[in-house]
Amino acid sequence: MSDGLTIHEAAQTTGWSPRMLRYLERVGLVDPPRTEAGYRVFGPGELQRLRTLRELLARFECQLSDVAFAKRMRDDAELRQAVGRWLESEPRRPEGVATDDWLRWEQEKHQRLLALADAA
Amino acid sequence: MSDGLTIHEAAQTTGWSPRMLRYLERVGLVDPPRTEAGYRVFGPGELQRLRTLRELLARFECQLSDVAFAKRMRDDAELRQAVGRWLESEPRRPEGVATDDWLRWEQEKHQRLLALADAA
DNA sequence: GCAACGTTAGCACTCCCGTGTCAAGGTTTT
DNA sequence: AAAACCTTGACACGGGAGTGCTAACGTTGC
Repeated sequence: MSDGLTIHEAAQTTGWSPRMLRYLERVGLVDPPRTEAGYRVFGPGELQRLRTLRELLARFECQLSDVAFAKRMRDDAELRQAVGRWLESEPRRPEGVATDDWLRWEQEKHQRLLALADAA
Repeated sequence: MSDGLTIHEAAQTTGWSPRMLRYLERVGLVDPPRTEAGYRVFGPGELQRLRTLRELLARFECQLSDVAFAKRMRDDAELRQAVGRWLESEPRRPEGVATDDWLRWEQEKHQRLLALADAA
């Protein structure tokens, strides 16, 4: 069947179940091409991506919905900006904070925002 | 009681229930200061923030956990980078894509990543 | 000092996510 | 043509998120 694994084979080598591979497609995290007959075909790239995703979730103890949301943010500028603005709207620092600490905080704001982009 | 609203008053003017205001604190999305006796005090900033949060969730149909995750990403560089790398690892473009389209895609990658930072 | 409000802790309910499994039907292989 | 795959769709279940309510106890205002 040309090159690329079938869903059970892909499940085998990635550690996901076939069921989950379909689910991951459903929530938009992967999108394997299909054969004429509609069979999913998992290429090497997709396989690597699937393994990496497992590591990601395990290492940072997060959910599929979290990664899906990160993707939404990457693709939707309006959403990204709205969330970013909200996160930066934290009100009055703790009482004990000295003014120059506050200034440093303000100065680092831009830095923190830029940091959102430092993915490879 | 100095300046700032009590939890029921805050609930009134923000549209959240008192229960949810406590819950929002629990998941780290707000952090109202306390009186000596331990009563939460909601200042104008916190109130605005709470209203904005409702709008955000409604407008983009997302969950508290999504916003919480965005915050985690903002604060944890390692997480942010790992997610970013994964999102950029999408394998083979659709078959029909011409080479110069692919090139444009690659060139826009940096742009897309930078875009993550354009919040206010 | 009592009424009205705050605190935390806990029970309980609904809804959705992640997951398995099975059914009915099409495809590929031998 | 039968065996061994694939597809979608549905029922089902455990666990966690989001939410209300009550209990037990401390604080504030009149």
